[in-house]
This record gives sequence, structure tokens and C-alpha cells, in this order.
Amino acid sequence: MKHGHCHPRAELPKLAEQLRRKSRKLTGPRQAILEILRRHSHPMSNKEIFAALPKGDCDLATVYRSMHLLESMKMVKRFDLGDGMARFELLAEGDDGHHHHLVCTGCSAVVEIEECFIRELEENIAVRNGFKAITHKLEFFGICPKCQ
Amino acid sequence: MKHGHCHPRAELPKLAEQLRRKSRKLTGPRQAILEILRRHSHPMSNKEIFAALPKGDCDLATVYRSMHLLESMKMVKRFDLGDGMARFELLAEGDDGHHHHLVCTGCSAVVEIEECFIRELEENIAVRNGFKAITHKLEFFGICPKCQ
DNA sequence: TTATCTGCAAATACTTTGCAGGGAA
DNA sequence: TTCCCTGCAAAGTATTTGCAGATAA
Repeated sequence: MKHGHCHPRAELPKLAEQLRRKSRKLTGPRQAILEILRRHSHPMSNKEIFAALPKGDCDLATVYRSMHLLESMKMVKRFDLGDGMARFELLAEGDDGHHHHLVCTGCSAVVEIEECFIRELEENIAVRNGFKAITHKLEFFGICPKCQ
Repeated sequence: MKHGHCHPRAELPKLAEQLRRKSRKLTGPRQAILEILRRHSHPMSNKEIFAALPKGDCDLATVYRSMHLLESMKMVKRFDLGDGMARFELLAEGDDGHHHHLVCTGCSAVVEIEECFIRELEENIAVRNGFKAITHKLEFFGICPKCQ
């Protein structure tokens, strides 16, 4: 599944509504950040988002704060691609965003891997170890065609 | 610094040999760190290793440098459990250390998961996307029996 | 002796936070 | 007006690095 590319402004009403529900405000930076994420289909770091914003539009600290907020509202999903910084992707309505990535160790290109092969194994592992509420993080790394 | 209380262990010959091969030295901190890892079966962070060393035994920076060295010699393996710091486990001779973890989101307890379910899928994903040298990182998260 | 190591402190990189002024509702 | 939000700067955490003295071989 794609992430919001079919409905360019679909996120705004949802954003406004969810913000209202938490007595939070619909501000310029928050709209601008969602707009940036909508235009990029790959996971973006705070710094990348900041760089993509019209310059002077908002502070880096505000990007960090906004990403926490949007994450708590389940409008974005945080990914850890193992390079020491958080990355975020826009979530489609009703999508839990669970998927994986194939990351090039040469140029950092990212391919989205939509299938999840682990869900059945989770239950097995949970039962065997007495754990509840099991989730997992799975990322693939390799060398992309261009970098070979 | 001195390490009069540091006794030779099973890894020492291997360590000494590999160090010699790279014209590196067999020093107190390096022996002490391997000894710490040998006594702990769970992945340890630099800070944990540092804290477990006899106090004043070596500097935190030296722990970081030693872990890089030991990793490059394939005597330890680095894991990223998603909490913003690297963790390390001792590797057995000839072991590539590939396995996964089940981490409690409550108390950070770690269960080792020895099987790997992904190896066949890797090839599939590699071919489909034209990638080479594919690897993966997979970690499970949940709530352990004690924390439920 | 000599090249590698180490402690120390300073520097980096990513992220969070305190505070006072600015802004949405 | 009332809170919430923002910029700015400072602080926090994990990690790396420059340097001069210490040490293994």
C-alpha cells in the first residue's frame, strides 16, 4: 500500500480533528511537516524534514516536537534504520504502518517491503517465552544495483 | 593501569593471536572487557561494561575504542535493541553471532532467540530488488511474565 | 626502542528542555 | 483571554577524537 499519495489533502481534516480532540492547535509547522512527508515516500529524518521546509519556516526543535506529537496521534510511524537517527513515514488512515525496509549500505536508498513474514512466528515466540503484546522490528540491508 | 587480578581465560589465546596478527597489543582493558562479557550472557552496553569493570580500571573512551577493535576482530557482535545505544555480545569461535532477541519493554530483560527464520526470504528479497550481500536485523519486543 | 594504547578533556551528533514571547481558539 | 506553541539557547546522552604521556612487544 502507498502512503497518502492518492489523496493529497486527506490528512488535514484528520489532523485538525485529532488535534482538537487533544486540545492542541493546528499550526503552520504541523501542516507544513505533514505536507513534506506526503511528498516524500521514503522515511525521513528530522533533519531531512527540516531541510525540506521553506527556510526559516520553523525551528529544528519544533520539528522534533511535532514528530513526537504526530507519532502520538498515529499519523506518522517512527523507524530505526540503524544509523543513529529516527526516521518517519506518513501513515494512511487505518494503517498501522507495519512494514519493513531494504536499505542500501552504500547510498542509503530505501526500498519498502510491504509483506510481513513474521506475524505467525510472533505468536509462537510469545507463547514459548510467556511474553505478551509482542511486536518486532525487521530491516534488511544490502547493496543496491547502482552501488554494486 | 594495572590488572594484577586479571586471570587468563579461554578467549585469551585467540585474543592474543588475533591482536598480534594486526600488530595490536594485549592490554589490561582488553582482557578485562572480554572477561566481563564472558560473565554476562546478555547484550551489554558500553556503559554497562564500564560499570562492571573494577572501578578506575579503564576509561569509558577506552571501552568504546576496545569494542570497536573487538568487533573488527569478530570477537564480539554489535546489536541495536532500539534504545539508542549499542550493545555487545561475545562471539564463540567460528560463530557469526547471527541471532535475534526478545526484549521486555517493561524491564529490558532480554531472551536470546537462536533460530533465524528469515534466511530463505533474504534471497527472495535480494533477487526481487537486485540487491547483493543482503543481511537483516530482527528484534522482538513484548512484555515479559514478571512485568505483566 | 617504537608503535600502539590510554586517560583526559574537548568535540560531535542527535535529541530534549527551560523560558519568555507569540499565536490559535 | 487562555493555553498552547514556537524560537532560541542551553542541557542531555551516546559516541568520537586530539593529544601527550604510558606501555606492550
